[in-house]
Amino acid sequence: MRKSPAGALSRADWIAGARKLLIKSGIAAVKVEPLALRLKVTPGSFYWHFKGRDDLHNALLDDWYEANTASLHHAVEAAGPDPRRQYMAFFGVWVLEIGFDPAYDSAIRDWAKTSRKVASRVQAVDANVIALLTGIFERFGYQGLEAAIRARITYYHQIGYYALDVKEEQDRRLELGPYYAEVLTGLSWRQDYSTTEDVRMAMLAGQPKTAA
Amino acid sequence: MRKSPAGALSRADWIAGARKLLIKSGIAAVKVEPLALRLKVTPGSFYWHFKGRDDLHNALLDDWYEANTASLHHAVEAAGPDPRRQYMAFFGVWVLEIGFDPAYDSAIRDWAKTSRKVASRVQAVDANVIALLTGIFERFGYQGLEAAIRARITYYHQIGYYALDVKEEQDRRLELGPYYAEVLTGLSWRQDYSTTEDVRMAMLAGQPKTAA
DNA sequence: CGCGTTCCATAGGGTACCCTATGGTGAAAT
DNA sequence: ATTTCACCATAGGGTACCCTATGGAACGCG
Repeated sequence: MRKSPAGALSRADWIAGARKLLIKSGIAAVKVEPLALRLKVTPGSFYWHFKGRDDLHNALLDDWYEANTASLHHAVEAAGPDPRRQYMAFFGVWVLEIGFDPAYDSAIRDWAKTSRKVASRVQAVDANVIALLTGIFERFGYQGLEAAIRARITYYHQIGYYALDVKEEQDRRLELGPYYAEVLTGLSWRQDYSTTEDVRMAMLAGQPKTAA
Repeated sequence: MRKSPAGALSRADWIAGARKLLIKSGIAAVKVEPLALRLKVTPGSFYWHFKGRDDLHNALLDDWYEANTASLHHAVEAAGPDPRRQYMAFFGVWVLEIGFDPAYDSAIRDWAKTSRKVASRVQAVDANVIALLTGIFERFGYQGLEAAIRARITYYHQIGYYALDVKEEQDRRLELGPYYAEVLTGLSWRQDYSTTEDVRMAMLAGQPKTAA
């Protein structure tokens, strides 16, 4: 295992460049010649790191899976058994964007529309997250279908929010947080979380230590 | 104004073909040579109907705007002043897919991610529909921010539902309708709409006459 | 130093696509 | 019947991209 030459590109560098291209212009724009141009090397170099375009696409999908799916599970685990803390930790990942890139997520979902393989991969992740949410609502006291419905509204709502590419300040989202929470959980939140700082602290409290 | 030769393609035929391609494979796949191949003519023909690829893309956007945005407004208007009827009419368009194609809508939104022009067009439509929903929730008795929040959850949730490309039978959606309605409106629905047929009738009741 | 490994450059064949130019065909108008 | 118009075919130049083949520079190792 020799060391790489200084200033040399790694496979990860190519994937990072591909991710930027994917987010900005969609999977169809993730092409090797434009990508090589961005990285200031020639296309010939690409084929040392990857077998071909498909190989890069697969690597991208793995990268997304690692980067964007673990955050939600970790946050909920770190929040302890209280569903209020779990709920806040969950939304903290989305709102504070800790280890989670909405644009990346959204771009992958667009890609899934034109690729069976990507679609099944994404659907598995979705089912997983909805199950996680359903558990939280069950701990709030909702049973069976009602917990599932609330989980789905919560999840679909957030995916739609990203799909519409809503531009909102983080403070505004923190401010609206308790309003959303009251509708989604059917419980009272606005008294306990009356300032944006209350909300932010509650979201951060549920995050794993690394984010502190 | 001479008549077209029999069996000849019109501009609308090209747009219809482009729509199918867009839905199936995204805007990047709406190319003139593959499209001509599908329509069993040569690319030369395309350039009689359109100035170029951009011209076709603009025509596509206009087509979506006409086809997919009017339905919601019409349904609510036809439902009369009762917010319950309005709500049901609104969901009727989405669930029964009357004059509304979710896949088309979703594909346009994907396109909006890579095009400023399309994005601003879509955002205007979204703001419009959210305003329509906010009015319904205000007539339910919610005021100011709370009506707006409920409208947004309702709308984002549905967009997310389409973005995730959830596969569900229409009967299942009708069955779940009252459950969603209770969370979204904070009111009781399940007693009045206990069967899928109750829901379907309520949704159809709000549709303009042409759908009956 | 000489050698192998790693990464990149150069060169080029093949394909897909955009668009133009020009000519052809059938139906409608005169 | 001839002309005119609407629509399409043919041919081809130009560009972007995919991928292969091969050589070369930098670096670590014996």
